[in-house]
Amino acid sequence: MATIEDVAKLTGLSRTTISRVINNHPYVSEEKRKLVLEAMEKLGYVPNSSARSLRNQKTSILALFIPRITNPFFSELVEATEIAAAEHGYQLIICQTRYSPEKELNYMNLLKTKQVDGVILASIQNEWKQLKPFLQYGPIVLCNEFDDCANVPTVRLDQVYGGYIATKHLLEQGHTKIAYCSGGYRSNVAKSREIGFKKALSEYKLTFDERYAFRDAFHIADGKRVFRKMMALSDRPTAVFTGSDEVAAGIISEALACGYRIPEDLAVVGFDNQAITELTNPTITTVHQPIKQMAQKAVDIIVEKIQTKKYDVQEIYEFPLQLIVRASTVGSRFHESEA
Amino acid sequence: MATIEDVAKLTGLSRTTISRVINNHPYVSEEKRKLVLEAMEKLGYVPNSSARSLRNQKTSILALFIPRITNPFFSELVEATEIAAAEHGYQLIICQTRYSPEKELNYMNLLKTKQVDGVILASIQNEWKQLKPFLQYGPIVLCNEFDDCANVPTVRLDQVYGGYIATKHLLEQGHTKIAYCSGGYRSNVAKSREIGFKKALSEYKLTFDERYAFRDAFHIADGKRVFRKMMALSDRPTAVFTGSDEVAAGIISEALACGYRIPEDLAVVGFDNQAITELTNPTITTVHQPIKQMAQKAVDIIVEKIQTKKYDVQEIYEFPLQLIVRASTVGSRFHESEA
DNA sequence: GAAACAAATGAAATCGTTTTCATATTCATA
DNA sequence: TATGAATATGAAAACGATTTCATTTGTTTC
Repeated sequence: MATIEDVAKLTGLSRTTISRVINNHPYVSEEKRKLVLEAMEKLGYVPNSSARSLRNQKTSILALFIPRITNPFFSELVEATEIAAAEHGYQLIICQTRYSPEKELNYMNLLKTKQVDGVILASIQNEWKQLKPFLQYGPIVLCNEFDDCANVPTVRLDQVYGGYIATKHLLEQGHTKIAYCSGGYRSNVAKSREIGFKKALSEYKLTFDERYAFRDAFHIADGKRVFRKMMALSDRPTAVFTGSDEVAAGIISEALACGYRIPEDLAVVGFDNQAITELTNPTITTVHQPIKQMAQKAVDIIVEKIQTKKYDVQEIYEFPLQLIVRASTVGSRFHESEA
Repeated sequence: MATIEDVAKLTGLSRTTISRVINNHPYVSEEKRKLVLEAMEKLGYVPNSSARSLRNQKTSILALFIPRITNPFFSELVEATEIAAAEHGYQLIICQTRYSPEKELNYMNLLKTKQVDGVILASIQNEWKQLKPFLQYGPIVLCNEFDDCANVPTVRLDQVYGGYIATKHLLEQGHTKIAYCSGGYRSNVAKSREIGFKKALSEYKLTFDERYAFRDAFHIADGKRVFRKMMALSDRPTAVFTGSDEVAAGIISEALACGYRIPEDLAVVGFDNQAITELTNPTITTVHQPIKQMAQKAVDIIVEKIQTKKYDVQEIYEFPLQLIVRASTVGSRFHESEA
């Protein structure tokens, strides 16, 4: 394993000059530069990153916190974040909190021990006051998830609007009994969607019916379960808003299996615009989230914060959501996504 | 940012003793140990990982190479690998090669620069002779993907058998014109499945028809495209083997949209046993892959190799695959997964 | 009571870089 | 032809830990 010292010896130069060549500093003669590059090539020399990290006080690694990566929303977020990070010369460490506050706090030590230069939180499992102390060790940027108390940059989507347009769409189809279905008790994303949901209802002079609320639906199986629960109600809803396409797909799957028609017996709207929305029959009306842009922005911001070293600024960057109308809400007549 | 020196000063002890406390060395009196722990607490001291990495020549980070994480097979693999790595005290860096040999080689430098202690390759984009030189810098373990030339530990699934049982199942249903559909030209996984496919055919005295082969199918859209191509053939196949549930779902979706019946007009078998296989109508017959076990084993192996420092040993660990029979191949009669 | 050994501690070297500071040379300018 | 600036180079300190080696003290053992 060749070190900078070996290159220095081979060329008869000092470590300093070798370092200058590596870092493209000026004030190295063309002659010596060539000599050094040849020696590096010959020795197969490459700078040791731990040594650079120690000396430069920077690892070029970012940590991305997510609950679990098998949720397609988060895998898309990871994909986009990794690509954006690579563009800036950063590696990405994945931290799956699995919805555990302890795991989250534990992973936070990556910042304290300087193993990463910054943390992107796409999921929050602790109170902000638990996380805030880590801000003294490096930047934290919220991405997708958010917290009003958090005095850090936040890149997010307009979830209130998302809940609103999806619900309004159902109301426009004439529905008055609309169930609400979401996942993540702790999540402000879910809370915001609920606000948008209620806002749409109230514009139509309807009140929120707590019997129609299911706040523990994450997966396909949850969707199936929720469907059965809804059908067990005395006064059944005719439409349902869900916080994820998987749950929507689960509801549709179970409904069809039970002999119900979608959307005639139950209109279903999903969230995320995942691939399955075009696979099911009927296809699923959903809300598209600009994940790539959000991830790109989050990385841009955190890279900037790492440079400027100002971590405790509350800046909010919000991206819009878009309703995609498909067959699960509008029957067999011709339909198309909104512009 | 407190350093070990600060703790030493505060306690009036030497750095050596502080280090001993951190690393649970014997030969520290209980009295001093307490003193040190208190001081560490008071200063909020935590060891700097770059310094430790440099001194210990080990980063406690693993790199996992995958083509892209949004493929559910790979997100499941990442999930399992991250969890297994965490159990061993390792962090996981995600490297998405996006099927590019250049990106792959570039990420390989993580090993050379000592930014990671080892590399798990779940995808291979280069010839082994391109990758082999990196073995002098640290362990490489193949996981899922494999290469007969590679003199490294390999954890894989019996893909020949996978292709075989899926195809045999179609043959047992009476099909004789079976199309073959896969992704990844370079992949030995795909090649193995093709061998299994052919083996099953030959047992039924059938020959492989190259007109029925589609080797560029990765996604849902590819499935749709492949379906149209198949239907454009003069002598249409009555069944199709696919290398991924997404492709199978795409084929089914397009088939239904064109008015065909599944499995009556076309029997479809997928691969991976992803969630969508139970969402589509009909549900999809597929091959289950024990991803968790494979990931766990790969991590166990690489951790061991890091310790023993013997990297160039060709050991093969193979896990079995399992056929899951669903509605896309056996019509409406009652069916169940094989035991 | 001396020799041998175990327990507890610290000084200094080490890991492999980058940076500061000093020095030497060349070159243009007044 | 001094003078100051620009260019080119190196010695040594620094980053923050761990480890080797030495030293001191206390405890057995013959």
